[in-house]
Amino acid sequence: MPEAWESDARTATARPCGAGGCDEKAEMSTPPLPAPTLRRMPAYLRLLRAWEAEGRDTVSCTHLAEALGLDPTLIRKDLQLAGGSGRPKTGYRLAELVPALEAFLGWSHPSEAFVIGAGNLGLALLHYQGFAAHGLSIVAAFDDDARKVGTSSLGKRIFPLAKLADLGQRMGVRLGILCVPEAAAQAVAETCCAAGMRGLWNFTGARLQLPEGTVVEDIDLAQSLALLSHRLSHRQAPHPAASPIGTAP
Amino acid sequence: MPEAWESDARTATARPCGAGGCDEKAEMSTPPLPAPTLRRMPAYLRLLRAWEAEGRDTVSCTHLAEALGLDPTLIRKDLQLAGGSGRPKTGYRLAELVPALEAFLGWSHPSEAFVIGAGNLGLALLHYQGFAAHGLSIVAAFDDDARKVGTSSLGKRIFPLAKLADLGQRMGVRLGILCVPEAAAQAVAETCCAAGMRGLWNFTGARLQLPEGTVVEDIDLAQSLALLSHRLSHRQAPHPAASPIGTAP
DNA sequence: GGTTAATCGGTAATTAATTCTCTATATAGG
DNA sequence: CCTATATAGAGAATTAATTACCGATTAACC
Ligand SMILES: NC(=O)c1ccc[n+]([C@@H]2O[C@H](COP(=O)([O-])OP(=O)(O)OC[C@H]3O[C@@H](n4cnc5c(N)ncnc54)[C@H](O)[C@@H]3O)[C@@H](O)[C@H]2O)c1
Ligand SMILES: NC(=O)c1ccc[n+]([C@@H]2O[C@H](COP(=O)([O-])OP(=O)(O)OC[C@H]3O[C@@H](n4cnc5c(N)ncnc54)[C@H](O)[C@@H]3O)[C@@H](O)[C@H]2O)c1
Repeated sequence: MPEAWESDARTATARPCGAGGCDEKAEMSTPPLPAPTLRRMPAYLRLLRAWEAEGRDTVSCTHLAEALGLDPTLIRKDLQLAGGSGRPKTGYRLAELVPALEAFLGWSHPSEAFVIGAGNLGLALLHYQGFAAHGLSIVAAFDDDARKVGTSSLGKRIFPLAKLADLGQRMGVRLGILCVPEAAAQAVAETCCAAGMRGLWNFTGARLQLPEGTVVEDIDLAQSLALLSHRLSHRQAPHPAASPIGTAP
Repeated sequence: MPEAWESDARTATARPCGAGGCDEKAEMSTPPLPAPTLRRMPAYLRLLRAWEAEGRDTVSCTHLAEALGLDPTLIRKDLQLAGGSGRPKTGYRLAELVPALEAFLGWSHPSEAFVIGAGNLGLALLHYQGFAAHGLSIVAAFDDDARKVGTSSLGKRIFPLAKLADLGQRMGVRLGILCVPEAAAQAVAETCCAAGMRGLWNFTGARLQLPEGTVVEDIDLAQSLALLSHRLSHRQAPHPAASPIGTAP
């Protein structure tokens, strides 16, 4: 019964501060909440939404745990950190838990984002319909290749890179999705920051060095591939525990 | 100086067995080596290759640690697990460390893979030139939409899904890259297994249930997005430690 | 209404992962 | 040839994360 909960990403910021349960008590430096917890959230939310759509109105950690192949206690702790609250015997009310998780993740209303680099990957992301469910709305793409520019494909527009700063500031877009070649990544990232963006989703392999306060999340397929190919060639289990069940993320 | 080393993926298998240092001692159930270690490997390898290309012939953990913003002892342990061996004062010989890491990851000679689902994402992966450096060679794509089939774009062919089993077995392809809609994922995954594939790189959000021994690696953008958007909306640091430097993955 | 069964919420124990400390060694410089 | 030094390597200590445990609470059932 194998399963693990790991992830190909690096997040970086500067100012520790209010966490999930950052309530009134105004405690200095709330403990930065564990990344593994955050990574499990989408799986919970996904399942909860599906069950809510089916008409259920409460759910227990036990049910979630069974469906996801995780430990119930782990889920309970996660939901607590996310601000959820349940009642004995019945569990959590979906009608309050789902919005709580969405708010916790910042998915209550979609963030607008720009894609930078309208190549293979950039266009795939630009055209992907599934981000709406994850609080993301890609509003435009940018590229420095004149041949890519202007092409309005599937209703999304591709602008010249030079317009990034202007449009970014005018539209108040705070999230940039980097899909440029790796060599250009650092420079483009700096442009994004200068344009007022506070978060970068970095699909290039580059390690970015940016001003404090900028949140960077790297998607590194090489990391994932390392696990896959190592285990494929060594025929090895990841953990002596856990199991893949249910649906999720 | 923030940085973290986490990742959006789940790996699953069945038979624990020989790990990296699975040498002669034939110990029952070698400890399955830590996923975090595996995930750091590509970063090491990348940097080592670059330095080797620059003409360096030895490297120390200290150098790597500086370039990557990690702890030197951590790197030392990782390299040990990967089968590397160094010498005091000089460090590791690139000429032996690089091949050792490649062998460890199973990247010594490329694995052939099929992409299933020639949509936005599937085609982006199919056309990506960068996988060669990571021991991966995508040789063809499959789709059940007749309009996608046959199109030989950039020299890669797209076959009807029905040919998957036949071609997979004839070519001995052991790796499948799932880029179909989530609803189709489980069925397609089973087809892949039936076609003799032992590893699946799963880009759909689905949680797959497959026969023991199949290695599954999930790429779940929602997980990564959760970290990004939560931290963006709560302006929070991931750890009170670490820093992004160097180049990597 | 009392009883039972299921669940949350908090605390403690376990386990995994990272960081620290120390020793031995091989190399470079004198 | 000898010394000073940077480094690997092994193990201990720390830290983070997961899992186990225990009481309190609430709904359902008799
Ligand atoms: N395609 C994949 O499957 C895949 C997989 C893993 C990682 N990546 C990474 O994603 C990035 C993009 O990959 P891709 O396959 O889409 O490459 P691509 O070459 O298809 O696209 C890159 C795009 O960026 C544009 N560009 C180049 N320099 C630019 C600049 N300075 N400013 C703005 N735009 C610029 C190019 O015109 C091009 O349209 C790369 O870093 C790659 O390593 C891609
Ligand atoms: N595109 C992205 O940026 C992105 C991002 C995150 C996740 N994903 C996931 O990747 C998967 C593919 O996304 P996409 O944007 O490429 O979708 P898409 O609709 O563009 O492509 C899906 C392709 O799969 C084919 N297909 C459908 N059913 C099939 C079946 N049973 N057998 C074989 N082929 C079949 C379709 O014909 C289509 O060509 C989805 O699960 C999606 O959630 C995509």
